[in-house]
Amino acid sequence: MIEPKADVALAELPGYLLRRAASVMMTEFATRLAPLDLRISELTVLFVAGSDDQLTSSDIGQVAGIKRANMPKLLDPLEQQGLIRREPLDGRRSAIILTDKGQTRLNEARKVITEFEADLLATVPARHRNHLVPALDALRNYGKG
Amino acid sequence: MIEPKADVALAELPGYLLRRAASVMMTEFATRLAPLDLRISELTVLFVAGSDDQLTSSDIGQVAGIKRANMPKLLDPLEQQGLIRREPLDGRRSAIILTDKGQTRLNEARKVITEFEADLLATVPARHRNHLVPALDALRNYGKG
DNA sequence: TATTGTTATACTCTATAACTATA
DNA sequence: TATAGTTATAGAGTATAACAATA
Repeated sequence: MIEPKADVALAELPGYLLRRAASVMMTEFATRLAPLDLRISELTVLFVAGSDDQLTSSDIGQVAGIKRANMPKLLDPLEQQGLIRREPLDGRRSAIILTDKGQTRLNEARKVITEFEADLLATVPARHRNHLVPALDALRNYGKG
Repeated sequence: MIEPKADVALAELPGYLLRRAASVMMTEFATRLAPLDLRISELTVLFVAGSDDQLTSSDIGQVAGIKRANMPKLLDPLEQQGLIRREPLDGRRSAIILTDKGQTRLNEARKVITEFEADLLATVPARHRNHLVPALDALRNYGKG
């Protein structure tokens, strides 16, 4: 086992810790999501699409922080699986609508989310727990202030 | 501008916020690092290597959370740039040692790190600030408990 | 027999540029 | 003329499997 002063130094850098924590979290979450045949980014799209049946691809991307050029690669497999459908709003835009199958899948995913988020929060010592969401929320808007 | 309830819901999920915050942070940090011709993962390697001149490739990977199979792709460009050198310890292992040029580059990077981390922390409201590092530190060890 | 370094490969997420067709 | 959707492409990080050389 290695016990270098370097790790101590790295462990003091919020940016480094943020990166590592996110990496660990995503690996675990992706594993839990795998049985539902959903990747994290696909679930994000499904999640947002499920909140409003009038959202276009660009709308969803804007909400989820996904560039619209990356949306087709997420939407196409979801459509092929029959989880969403594209409903034309005019000759150019389409609403992304969850099918019944998509709703069911999202409901299943919500269970995974709920349990995972609870486990995640439980990992944080109680005295720091309530500070996590507001701190991350501030960081996520870094540079948009 | 879109103001959906979906964003509210997403914004309540610590896992989602963690992912977004890390993504925003890494984009900004990578931008600040670009003038030094270093990627984030390369700097991490340089940072760890600079803390101990007896560390092997595997050691550095272990400390930095990088699989050893991914180390050559990081070390080779650093060696080609003359920032590190491989010094054989035995017929199999090599110590990863910073060259003078590597030390200089790391020192330059440390300035960027210091300023960036300060800016990052300043983004977090004061009442939550001191909770960020311990919370992230706990999350980073998620699943290793 | 186990470990180190390496190669090959693939997947996920993210990014930019440019095209098309429509508004 | 500007916008929505798309295509193509690339980069960065991370993962597994397997191999040769060495411990």
